[in-house]
Amino acid sequence: MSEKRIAEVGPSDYPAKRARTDEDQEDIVIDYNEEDAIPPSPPEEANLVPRGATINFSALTRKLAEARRAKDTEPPANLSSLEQHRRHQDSLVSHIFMDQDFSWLHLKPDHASRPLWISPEDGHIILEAFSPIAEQAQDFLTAISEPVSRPAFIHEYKLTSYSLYAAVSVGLQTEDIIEVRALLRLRVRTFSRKVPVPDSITAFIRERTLSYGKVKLVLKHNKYFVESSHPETLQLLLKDRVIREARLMTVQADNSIKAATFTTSKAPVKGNLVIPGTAKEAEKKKDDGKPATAAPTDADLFTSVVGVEGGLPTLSLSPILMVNFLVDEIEEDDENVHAFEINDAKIDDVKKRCNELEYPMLEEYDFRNDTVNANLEIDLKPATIIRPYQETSLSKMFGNGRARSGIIVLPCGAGKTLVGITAACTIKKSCLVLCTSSVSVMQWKQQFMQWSNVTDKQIAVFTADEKERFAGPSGIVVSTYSMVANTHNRSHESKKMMEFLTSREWGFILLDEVHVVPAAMFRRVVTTIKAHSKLGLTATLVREDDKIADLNYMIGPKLYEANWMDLAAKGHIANVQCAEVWCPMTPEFYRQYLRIQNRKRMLLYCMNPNKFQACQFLIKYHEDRGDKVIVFSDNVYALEAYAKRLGKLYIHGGTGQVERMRILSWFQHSPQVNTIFLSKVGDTSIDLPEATCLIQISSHFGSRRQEAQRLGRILRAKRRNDEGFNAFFYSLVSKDTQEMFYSTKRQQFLIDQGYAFKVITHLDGLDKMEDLVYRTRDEQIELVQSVLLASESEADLGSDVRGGEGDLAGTVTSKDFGRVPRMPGTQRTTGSLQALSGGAHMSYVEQNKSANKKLAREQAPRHKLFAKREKEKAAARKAAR
DNA sequence: GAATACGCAA
DNA sequence: ATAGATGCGTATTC
Repeated sequence: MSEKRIAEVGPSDYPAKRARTDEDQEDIVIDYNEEDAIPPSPPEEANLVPRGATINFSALTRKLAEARRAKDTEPPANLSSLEQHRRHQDSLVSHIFMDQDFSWLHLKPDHASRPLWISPEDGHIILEAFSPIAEQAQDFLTAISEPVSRPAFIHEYKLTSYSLYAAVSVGLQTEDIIEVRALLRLRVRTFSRKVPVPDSITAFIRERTLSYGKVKLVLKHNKYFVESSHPETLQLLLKDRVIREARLMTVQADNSIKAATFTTSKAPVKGNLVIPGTAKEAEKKKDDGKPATAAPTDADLFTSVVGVEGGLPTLSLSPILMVNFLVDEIEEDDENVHAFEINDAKIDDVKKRCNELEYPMLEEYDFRNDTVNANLEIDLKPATIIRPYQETSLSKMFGNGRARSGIIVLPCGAGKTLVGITAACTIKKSCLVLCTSSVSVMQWKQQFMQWSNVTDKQIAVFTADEKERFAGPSGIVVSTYSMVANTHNRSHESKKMMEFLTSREWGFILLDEVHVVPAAMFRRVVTTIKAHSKLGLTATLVREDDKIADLNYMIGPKLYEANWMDLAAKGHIANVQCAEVWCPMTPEFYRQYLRIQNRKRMLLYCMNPNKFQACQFLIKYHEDRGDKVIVFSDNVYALEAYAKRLGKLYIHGGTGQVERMRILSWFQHSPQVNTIFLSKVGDTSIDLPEATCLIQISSHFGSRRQEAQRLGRILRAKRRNDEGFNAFFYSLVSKDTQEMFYSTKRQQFLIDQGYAFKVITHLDGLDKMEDLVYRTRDEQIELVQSVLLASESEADLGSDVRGGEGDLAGTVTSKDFGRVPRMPGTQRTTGSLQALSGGAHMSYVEQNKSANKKLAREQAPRHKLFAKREKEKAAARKAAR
């Protein structure tokens, strides 16, 4: 249909690129099989065939921008808003392909076994997840690239500097990555043999990995060394001022020539390492029946290219791990390492600087050859068997027989704790565990006792009210971040404990919930505690600020990230149905919403009677099904109001520890208590395996992490393995308010993980429900009054410094008008695959702007009390000035 | 000495 | 930029 279009776009765009890629065509052979059926396309057109077949993301963004510009001229159609945004979405989607419509080209005959599409321009890789070999491909892709979005059928990955850094630190070498990529490329769909698959990607990998993995940071005898097997690299680093100044010149007893420059020693030799908890017998069996002689299947192809047939160590884990072993053996055969010492106070700066110089330091701990630090007698209990993905993540960490520092990302409920414990049992040295709350401190200790054979004496707790110390030369300490990071306000006991912690050398430091801790706090922890290896654990490696990149150099690269959908499919976590329920605002509430100031609006859309009813209906519905329901509300006022009105128990920050426990145990054991309301307290570390349904009535702006964390509350549902079991996750959203915007933003993480949100605009049977709350208009008006009153006094309580404008009470100023269309103008669309799959039905465009204005113009009668308040406030402000 | 309340930090 | 929650330490109460 758009041949003409291609003819327009093609010539200006393509020839230059093509010339380049033809030249660059070098060592890697591609199977442009002669027998491939060549599409009988017109010759001129054939020259114009652009690049590989990829979705043009820049085209999408451009179209989005255009659509945004055009939106003002769009006539406010009188379709339902759902129908409208669907149409809008459709028009966007079809535009993506406008520039590059390859539908007239023929696919290769074997295209079904070629599940990958690679964009040569920006390093995006698209994987067809329904392909039979997708799982193998995924292993490689997650190792070398960053998963961007993994909805049901199509996955999107991206090659980035960081992902390559991670790949290198997991033991892959430049050539391996390129080779693997070459293999992948064999499977890339190409449309004609004339299409050159460009090598920009290869060049990118070369360039980026050249320097990666060459420098290591090691701790020896309580001193930090920058180590490398390439002395010239160290020389290069020392040219940098920051690094030079951090260097410590040590007086060498040995006055050989080498000692005058760098310390040199023999690189350690790798032996056999077996991670505890893995099914060893099964592995051996697997080794006997090597697949080498079998007919090459698709899966074998992946392993064969990296040469698995050479006799490998006893571990047979994922193909990636085998690569690691092989690579390390070749690499380390005959090399010496060189090192210089650096000031331990400056390691953070040095690390950062190295990162900037594109020489990121790897941190590895050769714990089996560490004779200085005492061993810790710890092992997993014999009955403990770890799950395959836990094994995989650990194999990334211990792939070369040493402990690499880095981050492991597993969804909540997938057994992060066990991964941490197994790691500790592998290293068998003194270990420090840091968590965010004192509750999880206790949980960690309890889990250690449950899964491993540590004794109570070996594991110590260090919090505000318990300051234990382990007996003997080695042990485990569990503490909180604030306990370790706080510098001032220390009690005597804490000071002594801190001395104990800082004076010794730790083999292993475990950082729980690594994403929530502020960067500054980490810095302090990392610099005050001397640890050989660090492992960060998290479920959601996203933050709304830009601090996530800092973790990369402070802890290490991301070693492994699980795919939530995979785990759900295999029954490790529950299947979840996600839905967003659109609740229209009642006229009274909407009028107030438009009138009132920005920050007080929240209460109005939380307390929307329609939402109230939806909530009541859903609770009833799920209780009748036998579900246990958790309702989340960030807003404590709304939480209380809902819970009281619906006659349910609730917990918030102010709820005492004792009462909390009582409510939670009721919820778990009593058939009378099937619903509880939780505030932010429930976001983390409250563990309720009974819960199977989750309703969200108000939430924190656009926090993707919170959304994911909340979903995590129901992922460990006990009943998850029942046939056809589903957990439910509802987000109640007041229509045509800011909430719509935030809600989409929040869902992004889950959508990227492959969850599809359904939009529910009508709850069937709600009207017929008995004793429905706030059914009459009078009740609703009463509610709106009390909400307004509450929002006033609430705002009064907090430090309201938003003053400055001396508006008269009851007037609606132009400023207020200006605010109204701003938020609704937002469009819920993203410039990526997410828009095409998971989030396709999520786009939201507010259409009734003129209606908004009209409503806002109407002055609502103000309560006398408010007028008085306002006057008082104005007076107070004047006085302050 | 345990439970509780308050201030402060990040 | 916002609100809510947490943790630590100290002071107070029974």
